[in-house]
Parts: sequence; structure tokens; C-alpha cells
Amino acid sequence: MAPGTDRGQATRRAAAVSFRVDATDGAARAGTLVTAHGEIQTPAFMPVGTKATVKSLHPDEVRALGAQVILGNAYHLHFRPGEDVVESLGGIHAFSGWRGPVLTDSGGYQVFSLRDTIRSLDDEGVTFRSVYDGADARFTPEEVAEIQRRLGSDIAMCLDICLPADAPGSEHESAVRLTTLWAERQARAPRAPGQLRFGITQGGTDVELRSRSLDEICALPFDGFALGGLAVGEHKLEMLDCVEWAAPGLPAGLPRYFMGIGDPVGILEVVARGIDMFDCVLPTRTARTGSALTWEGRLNLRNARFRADAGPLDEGCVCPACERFSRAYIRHLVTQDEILGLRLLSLHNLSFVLDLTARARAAIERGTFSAFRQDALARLACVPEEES
RNA sequence: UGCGACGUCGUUCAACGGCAGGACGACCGGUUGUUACCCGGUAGACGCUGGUUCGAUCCCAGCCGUCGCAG
Repeated sequence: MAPGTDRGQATRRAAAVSFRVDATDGAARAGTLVTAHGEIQTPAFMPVGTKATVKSLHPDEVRALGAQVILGNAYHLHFRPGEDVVESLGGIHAFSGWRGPVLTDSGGYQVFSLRDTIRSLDDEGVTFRSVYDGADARFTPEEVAEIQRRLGSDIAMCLDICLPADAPGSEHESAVRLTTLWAERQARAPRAPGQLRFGITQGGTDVELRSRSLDEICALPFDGFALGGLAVGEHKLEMLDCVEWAAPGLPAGLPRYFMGIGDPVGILEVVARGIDMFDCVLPTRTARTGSALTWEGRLNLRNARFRADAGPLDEGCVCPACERFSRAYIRHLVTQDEILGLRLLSLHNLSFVLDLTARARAAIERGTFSAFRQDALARLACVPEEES
């Protein structure tokens, strides 16, 4: 099948009930995804809350910033506190206090990014050592489906194999093969009531492998599809070229999820290529190491030049950090390792990407996305990668 | 005032009669399905004055300073 051809006949049924495209502008789409805990307007940035918390923030704060859905992680929640505990407390929503939609990652990314902990890998599953206590553990598609069923998330991700970009071709081929094998099994596993399930494609930026993965994964009855294994060390242009042809290769009637992108430019570029959902630790992680995402670019608040800067992190921003705190104060908090510094930067950075994404949606609805993107990239002091 | 100990990057510790090293801090990068983690880079010191020696941060003397004990 040629790149760009719509796949996923088998999944059209699910599309009708859970997802609709509200507007398109070029390849960019504005849509609505219906979940058991509310609707998600796309494009949507999903803050990462690995351990059932967006680090340092109260769920109401996250909601107030405009987040519609957050991530949780099956790997981490399986080991701490255990899906049995979460289930007994009423599921991840009741447990965490976040009442909106939750997407849980399968833990595949954790297992395969912590490569040193892998003991053995076979068609059945993967055996590895837990990062918490070194104990042997084993993930299979059935196991991660069960963990996510008991967590009670709204969207469950498949167990996949995510490799670094520089892994040998033979490993990428094997990753594609096993990811499909596991997806076929996970697609048949029990799930929580109303829980959606997303398939994940692999294959890096290799046209042949990615195309094969698209064919195989999109033939399965999932409620949405993801591009996995990107933004893992490959060149940015190469990644965007891949998204450009691979995103339209995902079923048009279902949500398209780019796993792991969250820098402002990256967000604009994948949305422009037809991506509906994306998550990333970047806004919150860089916040905790003292960086702010702004229209001036990324600022390192530890820099001495902010020592007595009375201005807000980003001019015109209305987030809880910018509304009353100076760069000088936040720099002081950050250099002195005060918790409030991490919180304020986390609030600001999430606000920045959530607001950027919301504006992108509004532009798509108005049919002005192309101009919006050009303007935003220019403001971010970036030259658009290409005209299209 | 006497006796003693000690003076090495901003701080805290090393080493050594022949290129003075680390940690933390500072300064600057990085971070893309998350440890407040972590990674990379840069700058930065032998208290002062003499003496011994081919050569002294090191040995000796004096001075200055710090700390302890005594008064």
C-alpha cells in the first residue's frame, strides 16, 4: 500500500461513536474525541502524569490551565502502588482526583528505554527487572491490557517496542514484527467499560518499515492510532518528513496520536501534518530544571541575566506564574531549589503549550491555520521548514 | 599577652621538593510515551615577605589571620 492511503476499514465503526472531525485546514484537523470521562477537543496536548500526578501540580490547576486529558503510566503504577490498590480505590480517576479523561501508556516505552533492565525478549512478551527493586517482571500484551483495565483509564495504549533512532535496522524490523504480534493479541484482551484502545506503529523513519507497520496495525480494530518511535534521536527534518506521509496513512476517521512531542515548534509542525493528540514531558521536565517556554524561545531562568528582571516569564501570558511573579523572583526560587519555582515554571510551560494548541484548533476551525503557523514559527524565531 | 594548631578555587576537602585534583556552589548548554533525576561544557586557589634549594604550595624564619587552651 502506498504511503498516504487511508487504512483501517475494520475500525470505521468505532470512529462513528468516539471521534469526529469537526474541521480541516490543509492536513491539519480539529476534532472531538468522546471518552468515558468527557470529550477531548483536538488537537490536544496531554500533560504527562506518569505516577497519577502531573508532578507538583494539583489536578484542579492542571484543569484550569486548559488540559483536557492527562497521561498515566501502566509500568510505574503497576509497581507503585499496584493496579490492585488503584482499582480498590475506585480507579485512577477517584484515586488521583483528576476527573477528566486519562490515557495510560502501556509501559512499553519504559521497558525499552531502560534497555539495561531487559532480561529477555521473545514473541510472547518481555522479561525485565523492575527499576523499583530489581525484581524480575514480565509484560505481555495481555498483562498490560489487564493492568490498564484495572486502572480504569479512558484510553489504553498497546504494548509496543520503541527503539532509539540509531538502533540497527534488524532491530527495527524485529520491533515492527513484535509490535504487530502483540497488538493483535491486545486487541482481543478484556478492557474496562467504555475504555478506548489505541494501536501504535513503529519502524522509525524507515519508509519500508513504517509503511509495513501502518498496514499491519491499522488493520486491527483500535479506536485510535499512534506514531511511536519518533522524536527518539533522529534528525528533526527526517522526523517531520516521516510524519508528513505517515500521519495521513493512519485512518482518517480516528484520532492520530504522536507519542512524545511537546516543544512549541514540534507541536505546530505535527499538527500541520494531521496529528490530533500528543504528549510530552518536556514542558514539565524542563520546568523542573529551570527553563521556561516563551515566545522569545526557551529561557533558562538560572541565567544571571534574569537576576533582577522585573518582567513576567512571557509578556502577555496570563498563567498563574506570569500574572504576579517576576523572572527575578522565579530565578531566585529556582537557584535556591525552592519548590514553588518548579511549580510556577510547570504551570507556565503547560499553559504555554496548552494555549498554543488551543489557538491552533481555533485557527483550524477558522481556516487560518497556515497563517497562524507561519506567524507563530516566525515569532518563535524559527524559519518554517518548508512551504506547503 | 603566652603556648599550641592551622592558613590550598566562593565553600569544603585532597595531593605533592618538579603539570595543584575532587565535591558542592558559580557561569553556560542539553533534556521530547518524566526521579525535584540526570548529562555535557567553562571559569576559579597555594595568606604576605624573606631564606634554604637547580627548583618551594611543600623545608626554615618573621609578619598577618583563624581557632583552641591559659591568663
